[in-house]
Amino acid sequence: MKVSKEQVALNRARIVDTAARLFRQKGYDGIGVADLMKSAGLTHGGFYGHFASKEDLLAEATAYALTRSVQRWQQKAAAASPAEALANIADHYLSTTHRDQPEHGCAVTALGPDVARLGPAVRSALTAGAAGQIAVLEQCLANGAADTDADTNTDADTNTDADTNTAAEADTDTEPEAEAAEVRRQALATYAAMVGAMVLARAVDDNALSEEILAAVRGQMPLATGR
Amino acid sequence: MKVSKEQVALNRARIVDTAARLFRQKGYDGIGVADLMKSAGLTHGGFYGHFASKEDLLAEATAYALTRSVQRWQQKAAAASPAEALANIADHYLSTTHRDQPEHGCAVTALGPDVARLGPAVRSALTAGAAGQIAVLEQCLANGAADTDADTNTDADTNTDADTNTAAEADTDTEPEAEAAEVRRQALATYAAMVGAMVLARAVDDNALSEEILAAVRGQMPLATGR
DNA sequence: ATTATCTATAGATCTATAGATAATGC
DNA sequence: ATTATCTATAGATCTATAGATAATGC
Repeated sequence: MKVSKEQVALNRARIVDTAARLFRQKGYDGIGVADLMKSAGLTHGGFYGHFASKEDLLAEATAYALTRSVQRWQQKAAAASPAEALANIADHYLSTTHRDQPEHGCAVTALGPDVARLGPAVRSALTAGAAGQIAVLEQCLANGAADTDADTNTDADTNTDADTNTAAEADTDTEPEAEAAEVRRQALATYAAMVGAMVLARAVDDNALSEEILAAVRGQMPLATGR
Repeated sequence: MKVSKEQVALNRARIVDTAARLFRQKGYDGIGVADLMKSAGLTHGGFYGHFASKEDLLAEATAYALTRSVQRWQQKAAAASPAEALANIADHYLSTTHRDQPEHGCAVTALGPDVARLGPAVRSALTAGAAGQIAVLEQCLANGAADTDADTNTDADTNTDADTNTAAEADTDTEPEAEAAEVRRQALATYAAMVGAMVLARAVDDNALSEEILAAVRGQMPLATGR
């Protein structure tokens, strides 16, 4: 029972979509090829006509999941001021909804340690996705810093002083290169905190601690004005 | 070939030690009971005299590994000033040595997502270990804040102003409860950043980015004086 | 004629258990 | 006599492949 070229493409896409969901939910070793194909509405043996191996599928599923995550981050970044965009990204990422739905969430957080033990294709896919997420954060921070430089503390808020007086600002206004490096550093550190918070929030067997961790990182997002 | 009670205890301890190493290195599903027992110098079938299940062993191995991690952190905290202790902990945790030797490293980082998908015993062990690590960070930060309160900016360093002028200090000196909450928040956020940095540093297929992430979080440790 | 998917299975591996063995410890 | 460890295996599951089937598309 051969199917049309269009149907083949649809079947393949459904396998990737299903895999992206099930790998994030159950881990790479938590779901087998047979069950995965069954979830996609196909039979076990058909799998190897689409992919060379299970690990190849993970690479593609990781790229797929992270591409969509980065797109959502970019949409948030484009739709608001740098400070608001960062807050939106953080509030969504560091939510209990994201924590409790890994199957629709960040693949870095759900599969990071698994990926670290797998081959180049998988790691490359994760790296590209993480770099994309980092780039969005970096762009927000760079735009936020530019705003601050252009019109120092003319924000509508009352107490920007206490909140924006970070190390970033301590050595700016005179050294644009040092500022860019500090923006980059802050983007990386912020991203690490977000990833770590979600890994911890999911692993911990104590809901109060879990939510406390998420809130702690939300409260440390840069560019935030007084709460 | 029965062995003495002492030998039984030694055998059991060696299984736990071996498991703690191999689970962190290969992941929970990456090593089987048979190979694990072989690594410990015993045979497959003997395993179930010591543990009810593979997952039970993971719980014990996780507790064992994290207890030792917390002890090392406590030693560092006791041996130096709060600021130096934090720097020591961060420099060790965020090193390429730790990144490249997960089998001897933090179990939270190596097994977090695996643990999130397993039962209460395993998650409880990880939670206790993470709470212990967080407590050390919190203690360092509390002591560091107390120092700053007692004698404001009398450190031997030159430019403590720019570096210690964080949000923590903005609302202190008058509200000890708010300060304690801020110390707690900062401990959690710092811990999340450390865990996330290591997960990322290991998963990423780009050594420059990997080291950049580790350095970014090292550069964001609180209480740090000018570098 | 080509080929996407199917059924069936090879070959390996996994957790867990059953029963034999042999040394400890009463 | 007790029991820690051993050998052997049950029963399930895993990835990957071989060959049959049947619909597409030249």
